[in-house]
Amino acid sequence: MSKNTREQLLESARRCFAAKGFYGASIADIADDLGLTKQALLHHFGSKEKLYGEILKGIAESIISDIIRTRADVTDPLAQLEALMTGILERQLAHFDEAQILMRELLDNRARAEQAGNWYLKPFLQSLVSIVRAIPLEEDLTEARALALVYQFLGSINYFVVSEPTLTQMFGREAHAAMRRDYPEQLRLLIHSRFRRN
Amino acid sequence: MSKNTREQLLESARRCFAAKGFYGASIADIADDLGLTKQALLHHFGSKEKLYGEILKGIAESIISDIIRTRADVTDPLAQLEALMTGILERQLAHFDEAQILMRELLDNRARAEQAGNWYLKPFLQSLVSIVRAIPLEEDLTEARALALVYQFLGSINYFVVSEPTLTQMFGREAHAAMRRDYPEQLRLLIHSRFRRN
DNA sequence: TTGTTTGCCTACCGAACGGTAAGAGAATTG
DNA sequence: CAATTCTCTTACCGTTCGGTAGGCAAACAA
Repeated sequence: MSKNTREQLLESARRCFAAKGFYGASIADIADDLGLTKQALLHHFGSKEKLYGEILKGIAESIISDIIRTRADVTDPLAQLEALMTGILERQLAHFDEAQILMRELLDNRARAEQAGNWYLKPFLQSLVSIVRAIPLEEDLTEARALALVYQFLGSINYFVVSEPTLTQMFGREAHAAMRRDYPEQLRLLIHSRFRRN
Repeated sequence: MSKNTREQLLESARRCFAAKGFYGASIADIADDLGLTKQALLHHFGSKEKLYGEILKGIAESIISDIIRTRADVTDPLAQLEALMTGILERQLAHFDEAQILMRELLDNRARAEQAGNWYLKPFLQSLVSIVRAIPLEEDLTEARALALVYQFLGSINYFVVSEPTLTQMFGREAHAAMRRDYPEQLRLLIHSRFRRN
């Protein structure tokens, strides 16, 4: 069953979806990237939606397993949040294609994904929300306010990541390095400034 | 020359581009929103790209005039940055369609825009970068690091804004209210935690 | 009144999209 | 060796896209 071709197709797909988004990348583009025809791709995955779903599912499951591991290792919710966010940052820098796919999904594709039964990111968001809400404060955060904060943290990381091609082109690899150098501390400050116990 | 129809078309276009993005919204969608045919739209604007460019140009110019005004009113660079960022936040909440268009543009469409001669957002980003670099620090920030910070601030605001339909659907208008209530203070903390004089 | 411009229409075009049908060729299996 | 399965092909389909051509009615100008 040529596991190899399938895996290579997934890799090409990740690259194309990351660069051009779900609508911008055609299945012909993706197959072409491997020197195949789009029909070969459809033979392996059935449809564009299923191919994309498989990629997204892989990303989501991998992140969620990170979350589960962190929640087992660290008990304090504030420390959990900090560990998860810096972990996500590192992950985004290490797997750039996946990072772009993930962020586009959060921003753009939710409607499409949901109607196709592909909204794999919901558990991921909900985990983060429940961690935020577990942080002891004078007043309990509503779910909406907690999710707003989660989006702020994610945005603080990911807006740069998704836009990084812009920055890389403007200033070369220095921009990437700057992020790696400056962001962990920034992120820590952002989280703690919100949740500092009074 | 029916200035009215043109303006109404621009409004429909803003709504559609905001909801579905440049590629997702067809000119037929937009014209349909006003009960016209796509040929009527093309008669007024020549091409989809020109229509989109006109919208984007309007947004960019409006923001840049905000920046110029703020730089004239406020002298301290740190105060300028804070004023601009909270101003952008208010603006994004007040003009939701424009907010989504702006953010998609920063994230997604730069390649297309640049090749079409439509990269209207560059002056906007460069203004913010120069303000950040004007803030006195022990070590001068490189342009790349300054831009990374600008993206972080924008991301912190806008990631939520663009995702707000998701949140609104999940929790109703409370999510929007939460942002208006929590974010200005958050943003101030984020900026000052980075630039606090030692 | 007559000629021109404006605003919008119907009809159409070529290209690209996701997806289907049917079969060739190689590998696998009895 | 014969039968089957797997992988990938060429050929095609219906739809939708942005854009063009040409015309028609109303408003305006002389």
